Amino acid sequence: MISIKDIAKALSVSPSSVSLVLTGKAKERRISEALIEKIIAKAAEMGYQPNRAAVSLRTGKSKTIGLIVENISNHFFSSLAHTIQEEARHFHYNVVYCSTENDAQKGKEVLQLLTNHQVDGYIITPTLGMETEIENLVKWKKPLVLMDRCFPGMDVPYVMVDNYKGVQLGMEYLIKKGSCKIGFVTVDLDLLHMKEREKAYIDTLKKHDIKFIKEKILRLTYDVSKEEAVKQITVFIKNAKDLEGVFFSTNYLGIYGLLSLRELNLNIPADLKVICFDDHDVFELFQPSITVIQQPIHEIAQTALKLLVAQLGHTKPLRDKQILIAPKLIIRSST
Amino acid sequence: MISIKDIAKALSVSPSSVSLVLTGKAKERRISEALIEKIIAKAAEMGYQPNRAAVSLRTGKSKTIGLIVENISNHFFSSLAHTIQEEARHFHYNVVYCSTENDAQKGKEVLQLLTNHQVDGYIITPTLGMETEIENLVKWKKPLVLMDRCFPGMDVPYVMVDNYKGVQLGMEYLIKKGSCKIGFVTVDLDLLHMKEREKAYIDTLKKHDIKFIKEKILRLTYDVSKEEAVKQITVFIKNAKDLEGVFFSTNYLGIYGLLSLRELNLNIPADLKVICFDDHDVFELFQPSITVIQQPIHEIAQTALKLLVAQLGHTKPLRDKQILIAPKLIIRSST
DNA sequence: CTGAAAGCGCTTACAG
DNA sequence: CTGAAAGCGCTTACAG
Repeated sequence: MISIKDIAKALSVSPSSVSLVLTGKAKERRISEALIEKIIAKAAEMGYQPNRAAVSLRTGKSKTIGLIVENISNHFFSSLAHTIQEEARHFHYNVVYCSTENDAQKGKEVLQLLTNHQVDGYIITPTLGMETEIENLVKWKKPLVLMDRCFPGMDVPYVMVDNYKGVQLGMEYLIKKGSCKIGFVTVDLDLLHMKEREKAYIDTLKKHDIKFIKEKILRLTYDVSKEEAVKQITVFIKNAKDLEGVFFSTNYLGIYGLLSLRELNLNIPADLKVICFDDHDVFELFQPSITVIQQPIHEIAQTALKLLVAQLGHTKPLRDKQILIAPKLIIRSST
Repeated sequence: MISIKDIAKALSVSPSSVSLVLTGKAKERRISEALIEKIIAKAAEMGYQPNRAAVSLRTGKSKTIGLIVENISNHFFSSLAHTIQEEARHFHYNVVYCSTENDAQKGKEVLQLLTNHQVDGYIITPTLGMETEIENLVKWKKPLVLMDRCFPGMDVPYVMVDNYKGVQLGMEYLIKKGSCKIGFVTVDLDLLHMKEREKAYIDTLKKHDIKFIKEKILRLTYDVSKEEAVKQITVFIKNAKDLEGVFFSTNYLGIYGLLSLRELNLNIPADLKVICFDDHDVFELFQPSITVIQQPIHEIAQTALKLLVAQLGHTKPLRDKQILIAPKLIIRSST
């Protein structure tokens, strides 16, 4: 690897001049046009590339953003990651990502890892149990944005879809279509965004004077296996024989649900209407195609980066730091 | 951030001793048990975390692996990335990933980026046009593994599925099931793994004395839009009216294909048998479910990391450095 | 058994 | 307009 010193030596000038030119501070230090050109040409010729470790050590800035998601192999998160990385490139930032698998221990570990790597800012999909760590980042004034979920009452910038609104949208639609007996299949996680989805389900029923029966909610554990989930959903739907509609609160639950529905051999939407939170290729292709509440992934990712870049001082601060993105009801054939 | 110096000062010992203890070299330098314990306790108490930039600058090792994939938002690659990251954790390595979008220019850029970041090793899904850059890495003796594809005649470690075998497997099965007139939908990319798939298609036909008609191959451009692809596939299948089977050479082409087939309202597998290279959730759920050639993602990722870690000197070198993973025929209802 | 010193490659205040 | 020097936090030969 060729260094600033090498260029300086080759040109018989001081390393400082080379550094100044290469970091674009030549003008304000009034270095001669001639020297500037000579240095730039030589650097290109020798194929100079700055050693980021050295820059990082010296400046305290790594030009790296740390991204923590739940699971990078999940389509929702990998799409977010992809967009964030694309957007970050415009600002010459790199992205280092980690997955938590929704495990607090692992979440803390990867956060520590990113901190060790001196990332300049964080975009985090937090797990339950990371509250203290997140608050510490705030205390140390680290640029930070929460994504997809947040903690109640914590004053941190965040972007997420309006979960309440999303479920409300879907429920209103089901009800408009004539369903009253609607089941809700969700995951047993104590995270705000899941609570919001459930709350919207209950509230919308109440708003329409439909009595809420708690047996109409199925809560699966987060780590349930595919087989077990399919079994439980099948039993749930079979037991609630008079069900007219079912709402799946996440896309992977929806996919499990489709497997169950296939086993039950139900006629959709005639026997049972189906709607799912969060879109997926499967839902478009399934017969009948499935109505969903779509999260604008691109917009979420872009907004997260926008909030972060503002904190990093590259753009003006945004007026709102806690942003709810409007979900979209995509009507297909299952409702 | 608290540094080695801070610990040294707090304990009134020299920074060298602290460093020696914290990097586990205390024993060989025969530092007293008492001091070792004192230092370890203090470091924990003060919450010491090494500055990776400094370590990296000093040692030339960043404990980071650079991963370049085609597109992180694609399920195949994000699953690979996830497994690689998990495995890398065991060796205390981090992963920085980038997407090329199959664009050579971008591929070179992200490679440069990773090099600037002083990554210790590379796992790369190369694009066409990155040959020189890859060869340079080899010349500089950088730990390197190619993944999912490789360049003919280049002496570099790689892992990929046996593409030829995969298509052969599928074709043999279609033929066994009585199809002779089989179409092949592929992407117009000059990459070895795609060539292999096409070659296997032609060879298997020949082997069974089925005459190969070049109109039975549809080559879509890599950057074709979803709508355009669906249209072209629809026309292709309609024009080849006597088609008994169709082989999609990648999973996204298969998904486009399903949309076409739905438009055409064909009876699968009675009118047309369908098989696809590379699995996807959609194929399991589609009615009828789609027979596929599955790539063992986990095994590919694990092997890639194994090859890399060996080069990084943490494990013994493997006997074979160019590894083909056996694909699996998953028989479902579409054939 | 322990410490002082050099140096990784860079940036930046300071001096001239 | 340009250069010499210090220092970011760490590791490691060297000295004692």
